[in-house]
Amino acid sequence: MSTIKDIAKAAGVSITTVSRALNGYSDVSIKTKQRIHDIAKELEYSPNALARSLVMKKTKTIGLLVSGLNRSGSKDHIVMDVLTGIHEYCGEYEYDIVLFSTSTSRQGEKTYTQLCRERRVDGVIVQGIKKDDPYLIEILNSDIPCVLVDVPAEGEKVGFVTTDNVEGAMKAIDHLVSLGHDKIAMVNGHDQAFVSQERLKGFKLGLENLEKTFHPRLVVNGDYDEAISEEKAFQLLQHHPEITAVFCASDLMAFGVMRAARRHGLRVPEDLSIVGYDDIALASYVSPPLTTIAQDTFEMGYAAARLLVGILEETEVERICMVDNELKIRETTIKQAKIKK
Amino acid sequence: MSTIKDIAKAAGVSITTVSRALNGYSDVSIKTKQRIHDIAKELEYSPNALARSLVMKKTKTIGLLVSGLNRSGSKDHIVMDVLTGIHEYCGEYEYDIVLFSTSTSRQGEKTYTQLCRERRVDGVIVQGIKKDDPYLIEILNSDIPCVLVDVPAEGEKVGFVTTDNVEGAMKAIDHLVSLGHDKIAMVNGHDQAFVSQERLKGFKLGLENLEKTFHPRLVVNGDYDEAISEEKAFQLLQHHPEITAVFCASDLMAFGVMRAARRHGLRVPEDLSIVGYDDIALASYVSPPLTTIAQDTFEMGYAAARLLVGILEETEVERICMVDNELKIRETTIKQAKIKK
DNA sequence: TAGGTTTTCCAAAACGTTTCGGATTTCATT
DNA sequence: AATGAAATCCGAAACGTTTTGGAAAACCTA
Repeated sequence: MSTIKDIAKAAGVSITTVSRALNGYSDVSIKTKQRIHDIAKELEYSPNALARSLVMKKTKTIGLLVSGLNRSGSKDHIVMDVLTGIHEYCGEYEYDIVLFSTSTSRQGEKTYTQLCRERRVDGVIVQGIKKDDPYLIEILNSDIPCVLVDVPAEGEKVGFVTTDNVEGAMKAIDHLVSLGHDKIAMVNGHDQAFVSQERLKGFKLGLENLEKTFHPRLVVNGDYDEAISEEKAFQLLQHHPEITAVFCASDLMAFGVMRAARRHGLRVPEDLSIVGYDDIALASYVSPPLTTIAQDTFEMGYAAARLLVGILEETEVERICMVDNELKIRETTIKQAKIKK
Repeated sequence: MSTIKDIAKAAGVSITTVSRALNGYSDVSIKTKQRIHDIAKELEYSPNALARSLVMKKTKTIGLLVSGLNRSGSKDHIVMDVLTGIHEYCGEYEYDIVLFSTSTSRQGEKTYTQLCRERRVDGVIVQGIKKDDPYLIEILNSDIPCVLVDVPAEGEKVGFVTTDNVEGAMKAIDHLVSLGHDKIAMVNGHDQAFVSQERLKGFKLGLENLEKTFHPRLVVNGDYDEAISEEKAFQLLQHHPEITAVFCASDLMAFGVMRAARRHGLRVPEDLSIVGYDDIALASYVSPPLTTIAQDTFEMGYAAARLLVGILEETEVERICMVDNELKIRETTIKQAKIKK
């Protein structure tokens, strides 16, 4: 593999000149610049990013830390979409992405900070981490610039991107109430997720705004798991037959609720309206297709990358980025006609 | 950020000794080795992978080149699963992954080889590339070790991992024929995919083995697209009402066929049996749940990484890796009872 | 032509490691 | 006490860049 030195020798100039020529500095004559470029092409030269990074103390690399990447895999493609968004931005701005994960069984048991520092990533994007993950503290304590997705944290060099989950939940509640629903339950995720809290807040606020009363009894946690949600919803429906609609903090959990309803002999949406959250691909394929709050996950990734690069290059002062969400009305919600029970 | 030099100074030894102590060489006494380790911890030292790679001429990094990562996104999670598998293996063997893509709109218009050479990745895993992609030639011509998924190519430093698509297709046909189906159509992908050819081969072979005749007329290409498949299948069913079953080269296309059947007023599976390929998450959620050939995509990724690392470290001589597939019988296939038409 | 500017170039240091070849010390053996 | 072997250490070069601070050459201007 040819180096800058080879070019220098071939062109009969110094290493410095080659470097400056290749990097487009103005203090080298057009003639030699051209000659150097020609020779570089001839020699199939590609610059060694390692050497460059070593002296520049910048790698043009960002780390992507996604929590819990493992075989069991997710039925949703949220992680993938966010990644795609990040990748898109990075492609445009010449950053590279290196993948980390908290779940790897590295024998070395390296900490997150070590991982990042060894590879000398310029910054990190963190996705899918829970509020109580020990890594999170480490991340925030380290001086590595970072942006979190869906975890609120601000600082000199840290920001986050999220959607307005309060508003999202309120959109769902507005929709249900406008259809005449009154006894609305909620299947939330778990307390370790920021978005859960926000969605619950929106649920509460939405009810209160419309002068409905909020019943804590009608809220259960499904842990973002389909099976658990099914069970929890099954019990909930058993104890509270007055429920006519349920708002779920994720689509997957909504599927669980649909199953539970079916076990109770309830038809969706005639007997029970359901709205999910996320709008994963599955949502529009199941039957009936799921009404849900759609998040632009690609955009979230794109925005996260933009924010991080902004922090790195000190062109951005804002530390929070909100991306839109949208209510997608499909077929699991319908006008509440007859009074139940 | 502290360096090996700082440690040397603090410990009163040479740089060499620190390096060798930290790397566990035997020519440094236990006592100083211990002291050096203590100081390293104290100083929160992390080795600079850039510097190390520069001198060692190895980065312990593999590039992941996935074709067509973009917003439109895939409804399947195959890419993600493969990535997860790769990531799992790399986590175990201390390799890092850097993400490339052929679809990025880099203004620099760097070629694939340049990308890899600049970052000095040790090898590359390529996924989702079509047979006629210009990148493919470049990849194979370059001297960068690489393993392809689902594209056959062998060489000194190149291998591939795939499933037995001929066998997979045959399993599908066996299943359909054993249910009494006779007039079986196929919706294939496109000619630029290796797997399409193989699945077609299996389709043909499966029929011939069971002494059924193969009708080229009953094969159409759906381009791995749901809408296109729907259209093609619609026409096919129109011209050939004798068809009682269709084998699809992907689940997504199978969904298209299901839609087409519905438009013709055909019930699935009573009037038309359908089998897909891939077993994406959607497959078990649609109704009726799709019978399909399942591929262990996680394992494919894992195997790809293992193969590549094997090539890199010269511990592996095999250049092909086959992973299993499996027929998942669900509810879109049923015994062919009455004679149609 | 003398002085000053501008253009074009370069030597050397720096980035943080690994490794080669040898030097020094310690220890056991006779 | 002398010898040889083993254990422990180190200096310096190398990896391929960027950058600093000038030097040399070319060009103007009066």
